[in-house]
Amino acid sequence: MGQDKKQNIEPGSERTVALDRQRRSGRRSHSDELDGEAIARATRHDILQAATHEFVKHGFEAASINKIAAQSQSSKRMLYYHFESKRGLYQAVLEAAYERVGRQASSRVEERTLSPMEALRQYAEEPFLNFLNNEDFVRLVMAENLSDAQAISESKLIRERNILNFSSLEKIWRRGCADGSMRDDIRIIDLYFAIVSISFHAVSNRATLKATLGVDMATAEEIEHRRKLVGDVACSYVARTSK
Amino acid sequence: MGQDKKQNIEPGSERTVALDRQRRSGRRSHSDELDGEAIARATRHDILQAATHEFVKHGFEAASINKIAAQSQSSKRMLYYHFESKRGLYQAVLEAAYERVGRQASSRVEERTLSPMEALRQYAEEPFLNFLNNEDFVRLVMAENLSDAQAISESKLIRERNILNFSSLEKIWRRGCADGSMRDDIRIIDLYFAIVSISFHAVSNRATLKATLGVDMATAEEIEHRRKLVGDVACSYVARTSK
DNA sequence: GAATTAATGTACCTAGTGGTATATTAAACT
DNA sequence: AGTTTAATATACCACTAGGTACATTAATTC
Repeated sequence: MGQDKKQNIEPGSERTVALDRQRRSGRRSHSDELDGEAIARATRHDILQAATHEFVKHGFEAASINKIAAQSQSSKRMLYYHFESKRGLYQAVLEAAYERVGRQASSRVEERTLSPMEALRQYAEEPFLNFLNNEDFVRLVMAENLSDAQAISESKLIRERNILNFSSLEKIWRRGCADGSMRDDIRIIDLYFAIVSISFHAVSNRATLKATLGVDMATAEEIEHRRKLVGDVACSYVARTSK
Repeated sequence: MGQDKKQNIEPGSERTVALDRQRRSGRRSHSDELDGEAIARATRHDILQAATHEFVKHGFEAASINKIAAQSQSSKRMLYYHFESKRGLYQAVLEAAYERVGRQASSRVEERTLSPMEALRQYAEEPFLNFLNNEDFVRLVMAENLSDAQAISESKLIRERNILNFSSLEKIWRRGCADGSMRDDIRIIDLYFAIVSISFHAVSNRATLKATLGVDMATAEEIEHRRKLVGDVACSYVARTSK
């Protein structure tokens, strides 16, 4: 008998019931309302979901293809059929995560109605909330950094997409300089860097912060507090000093 | 024949020549000047070094015991003899790393001679330089966060040691409040958090920052710039505003 | 209706995994 | 001198890794 464990496909379990319906004995039949493409898409999506879970938890190397296959409604064979290799699957997971957070990050700060300082505060809070709501993404980025961003470097899709829109931050800053509330002797990238660092760190290093300092960043109060902190830091850094 | 590859022990290679001298055909002899304890210590150190390298590169799960043994001057058997298990070895690596960075971080800011603001700037630059000089440590902490700080939570040694000395930061802040240069409506932990976030991020996310934004944080100019940034952010955040 | 093609299941492969059993050497102790 | 003990080498184990060969099913195309 084979070494790979038989997969425990229970019909009607958890996810994608519609998909299961198509799959009587693993093949699709004419009378069903979903066509082949839709099924293939559902299968891909299903595998991607299981893979995301596994890669987020263990990183690329330590993640197990066998476990991903077992946790999906599909099989290892299908995984390779759709994604070619472990690396290919990982790349797809990574790009999907960047897509997701990129879509949410389309910051629509009301630049006109707010004062520059208030607009900056609003801008600064966005990455914070975004990272908080996309912990999977944060963990994938951490894993990428541990492997020197190999996969990201190979992805055109990711390289060409900037998560935060610089131009909007720059506009706010220029307005602030014009009305005298902000310094003009800074680099915007430094401001951006400070905002992102604090926002990212609050999510990425939650575990060690709790283990070493005893601070739990996941409580509602602490989250509110950190959100305010990011804004405070950003605003005080760019504020024109009195003297 | 066994599955484990025969280890290629070349006498007189690279490291610990003194140790190699002891090890003719793998056993120590009476006429040598190092006693058993010293040899054991050297062996432990040698294994720890190879293990650090491997764990930093791959994280706990993906690191290979076989490769660690092969890269050390010792053997897998000795590894288990001295460290009991993969986990035990990892724990030892982690604690050694915390020890190392902790020793360097004994911040001796000249609290008396400097103004509070200047003392704060000097204090803020320390974790930055410390992380920069201990990239291994940073990567181990990242890996720990990815696995929810399992190992750190289990280590008394690490839990009981605070890397940065809070009290010194608090002293500076109190002096600043007293002489009117600093605000008193902040929490020191927020100040600490901002400093550490920016410092850590500059090292931990270097790879993705380069891949996505094209910024190389490793150049001398950029390092100098970031160092100044940490100080600027910390100082402007605590500075009493004029109005 | 025959041939083709996309999609799937089953069994299997080799290499490597963490960990151990057993034997052996030499120093330390009595 | 004989016994014990710390330190080391070799060979091995059961299991899992990523990946593939081959057969099979059903829909599509000619």
